[in-house]
Amino acid sequence: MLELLQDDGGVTVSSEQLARRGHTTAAQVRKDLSHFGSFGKRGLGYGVDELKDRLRIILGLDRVWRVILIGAGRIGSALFEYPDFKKRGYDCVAVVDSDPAKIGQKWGERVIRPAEELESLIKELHATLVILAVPASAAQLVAERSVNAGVRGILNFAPVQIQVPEDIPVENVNLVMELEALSFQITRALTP
Amino acid sequence: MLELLQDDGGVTVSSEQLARRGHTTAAQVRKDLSHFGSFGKRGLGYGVDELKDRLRIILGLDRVWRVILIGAGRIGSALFEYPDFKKRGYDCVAVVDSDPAKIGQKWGERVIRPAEELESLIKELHATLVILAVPASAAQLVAERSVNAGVRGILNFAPVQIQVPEDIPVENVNLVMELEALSFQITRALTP
DNA sequence: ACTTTCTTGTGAAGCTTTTCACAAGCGTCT
DNA sequence: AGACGCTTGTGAAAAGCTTCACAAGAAAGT
Repeated sequence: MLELLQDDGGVTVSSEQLARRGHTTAAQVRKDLSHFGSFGKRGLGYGVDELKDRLRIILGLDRVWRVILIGAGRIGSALFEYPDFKKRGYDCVAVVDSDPAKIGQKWGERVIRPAEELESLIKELHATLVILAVPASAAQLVAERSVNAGVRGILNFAPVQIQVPEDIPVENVNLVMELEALSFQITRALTP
Repeated sequence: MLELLQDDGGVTVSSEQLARRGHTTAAQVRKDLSHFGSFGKRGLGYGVDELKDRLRIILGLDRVWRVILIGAGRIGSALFEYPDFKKRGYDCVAVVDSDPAKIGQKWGERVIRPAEELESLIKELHATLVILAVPASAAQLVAERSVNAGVRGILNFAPVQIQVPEDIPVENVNLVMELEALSFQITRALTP
């Protein structure tokens, strides 16, 4: 949002404006930001540039995060080509897959590596994050191997809850479940 | 989870078991289910088959939902090929795109239709949901057109908050934001 | 038939999040 | 310099969510 405001030449923005764009309330915006400090100017609002820079630091986006993509299927390919990815400071340093037909293929500058090399790649390339784009049946094992090799966070596209030590954050993206959430809300509105 | 339990031959399951698999607590599972009724048997747990069927009805999954995919890019393609999709009762009845080079291409049994036909396709095919897999700049307009043509829910992959009437549910999937959530949690753990 | 062992469903307590409401601060205009 | 219009930051109140803890019910063994 702040980047869009920058492009539009906005210099300051109020909590009210941010709330309207973000589907929330002004008080919520102010309270949330206040947890991390005091970024605004009374009577004026927040400086767009300043707020963006400060949030980047809070979110840990002031460095490049090295990511390994596990699974070179459809979802993996969509992610790999996603342009915002690199732009936002995520560098996909390797792609691995277990399918011999895929190993050795070139994706941009990267060559798909065999799944056995996962641990050594994580260590050698100092990868901090992995993206799990593998079938549900393989997810738990691959997650464990990644954590044991030193990965610090997991973005999981497999439709299972993976079990890892609790100091390793996991974010889940489950496409079918998102659709089911819509189905539920529509159904509920029809039968109150 | 219940389907996995079925495959493993499980007949009943306790709130405690569900909680462990789902990263939550037994009390939470029971309280959540109790909002919709009383499905379990004291001393025994929940019948796997029965609970699954009841949840399917609550979630509105006891019918086929007709979906139109808007945007035939990488993400659209990954979604279209996603096998669980149809299996879970979501039928992709049309694919549209605005790129003349893509229009007319065949994806499985579907032919990519021009974006101008969006409204007529929604009406003729009685689509209830749309999946928005278009660039951020196009998302708002396409969302409005879809809602005006009668769509009841939106799954939005564009990295913007779209504004639609509040009785139309929107679920957002933002891949970069998921990675940023991981970055934040890792950063926060390092600097307490 | 009675006891034991489980596990649900649920008020009540405890905790967290959101909203309210307003003093304090900043810039502008007269 | 003083009054005015805005908007932040924040205690306090309200609302919402999670956990606790236990009565009540169901099966299995004695």
